Amino acid sequence: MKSKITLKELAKLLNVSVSTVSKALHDSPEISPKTAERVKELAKLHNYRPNPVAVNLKKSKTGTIGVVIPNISNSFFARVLSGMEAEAHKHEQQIITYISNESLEREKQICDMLTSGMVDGVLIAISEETQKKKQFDHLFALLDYDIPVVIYDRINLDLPADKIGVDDEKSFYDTASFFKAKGLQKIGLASAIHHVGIGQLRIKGYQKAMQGENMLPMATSTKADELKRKIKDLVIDQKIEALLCTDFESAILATRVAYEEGIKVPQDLKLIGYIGREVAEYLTPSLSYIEQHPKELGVAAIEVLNNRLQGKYESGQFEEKIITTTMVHLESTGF
Amino acid sequence: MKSKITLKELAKLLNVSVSTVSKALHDSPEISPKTAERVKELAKLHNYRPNPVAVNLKKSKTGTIGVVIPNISNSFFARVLSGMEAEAHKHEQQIITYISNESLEREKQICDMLTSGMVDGVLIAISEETQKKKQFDHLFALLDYDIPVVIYDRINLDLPADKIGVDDEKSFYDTASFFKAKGLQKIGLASAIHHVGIGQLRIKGYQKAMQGENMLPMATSTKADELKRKIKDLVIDQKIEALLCTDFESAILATRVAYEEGIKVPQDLKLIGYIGREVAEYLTPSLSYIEQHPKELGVAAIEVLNNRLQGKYESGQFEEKIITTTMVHLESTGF
DNA sequence: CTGAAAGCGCTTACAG
DNA sequence: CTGAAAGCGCTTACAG
Repeated sequence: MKSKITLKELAKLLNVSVSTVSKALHDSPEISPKTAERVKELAKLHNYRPNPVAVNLKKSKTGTIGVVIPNISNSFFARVLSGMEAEAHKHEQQIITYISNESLEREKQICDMLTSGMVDGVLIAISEETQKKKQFDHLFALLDYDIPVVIYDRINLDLPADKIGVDDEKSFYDTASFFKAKGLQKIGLASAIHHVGIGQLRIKGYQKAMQGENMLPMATSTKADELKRKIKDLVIDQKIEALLCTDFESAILATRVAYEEGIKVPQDLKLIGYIGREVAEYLTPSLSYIEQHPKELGVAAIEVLNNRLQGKYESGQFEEKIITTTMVHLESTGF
Repeated sequence: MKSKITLKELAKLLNVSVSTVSKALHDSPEISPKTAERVKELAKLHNYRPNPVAVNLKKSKTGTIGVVIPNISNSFFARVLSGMEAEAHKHEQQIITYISNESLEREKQICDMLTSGMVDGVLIAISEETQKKKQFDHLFALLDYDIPVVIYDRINLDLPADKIGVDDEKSFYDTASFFKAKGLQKIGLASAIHHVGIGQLRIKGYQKAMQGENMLPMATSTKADELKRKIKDLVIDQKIEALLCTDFESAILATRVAYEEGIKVPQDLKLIGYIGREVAEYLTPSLSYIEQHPKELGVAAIEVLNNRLQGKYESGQFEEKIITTTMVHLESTGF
């Protein structure tokens, strides 16, 4: 066991002062080449690593970013995190992960802890419960303490923070329009997340594209069995030709209904959904999906935060970036 | 903006010394009730939070745990992380997440960075590349610096560290035995991870259960198209009655083959695989699976690390915990 | 070119 | 019961 060596110990071994050692290791021009070399050599020999905690205290920053994730089992968020981690790594920043489990209470705890200055900045996707109850005091607390906050993914909220999201509304507007242009008449929508912001935006996009039609064929419910029944209704009774699914659950249920009812996909029913590639490709039939580029979203979120930390944005003015989605057609649409 | 108040400022406002304030806030018996109250009142008023960086420097610890994850898109690891986060939160510890992307190079960088003392301990699932190349110097470096390491999930490696994993071998032994007891004759196995440790263990369990049979029907490949062809061979030509899949990819490919070839599941072919519940339940037909209890694994990993940090284990002696898996029967086995 | 000193924000053994 | 002092491991403006 090597047991970390400190600057002080290094200085003693070299018979110079701590300041000299520190400067030498930072390539300060104040130090003579000769001593600089001596210092570096010994430092390397002992594998000296500056204590990051001490450096952080001195520089009054933490080198650390807090990321609040509502649900890590959702592969979208897992991939967002992966993008964040990769980008943070480039800047030698550490990611501290907090999982809110879509709970307001937990989110409050996390933000409260974060006000102590554990991190330089916070990236957060607001939990469903928080959105529903519209309680944002814990976020304002962060802002009060001058900790920059970047809101990612769930951005249709009126909060004074930088935001980076996905073009939820436009994506479904485009998808529905695309189906119409292909000559499809009865285009339906299924959703298990109609009660949360991103769900509402996707539905809105669909509705705009279908403008003029009344009584749009929509199946919405947060309960699996109810949603399934409603989807069956659309598919069997209303004989829709295409179904847009706002989320993983509704997409999978739709696939399931088609399978159970012997409906041919894509011949008789075209399906597309918001669902991750890893699963979409493997389903039978493989499911066409909206690619949201979660990794890019994660990268962009870190970039925005770092720009903010470096004072590249005016304070009081907030950034809002939108990542453009892509339609990916696999077997379930057959295009 | 409140701008964090410090002990010093608090002391000045109260006309007492910094030491008195600090002690008062820690309920030291040295302080008179009167001043203790005054101090606490003002601290509350100003919402004083001790600077965690300073506290950590003083206590020479970080309150932080490094978690190295090979692939966060794998929902197994996402759920492991979720368990770790929950347990760490109970102990007011922070989780710093690092993603190795199954790369040795990246894993080395991470471990190197970690030797600087960024974290109190490390939880790691060794990357595939590292396992293949059997290079573990970066892990020994961590140990050299006296940073405790707990290896999770991928534990069949000869390293002097605490380990916590899943009973991979036994799970498939039990599953194959179960099928045999049900009177099934031709039981096959498919794997896309036959080259890594956990894959090998699962295969071994299967082989042990099938002892006595020669020429076991096995399909293995890391390439999707090749694996699919081999699975088709087992299903169509060799007419196997049941297939054990060691991983997500092989399980999904098997489902796909059955679908494309018109094989009835579970009537003509029973399928079971290592796959997460969220996906298994939604597949058509829903896929029976081995539940690995990833959350529990995450919780246990943190517990072991904390016991180690608290000196509850003898040094030089290592813990090894195994989480027991469970068979979950859904439509694809029909039991 | 080198070093002593102050300071980042705390905690705690020690003196009074 | 209170406070001065030392120290955690660094960085950096300043004096020499």
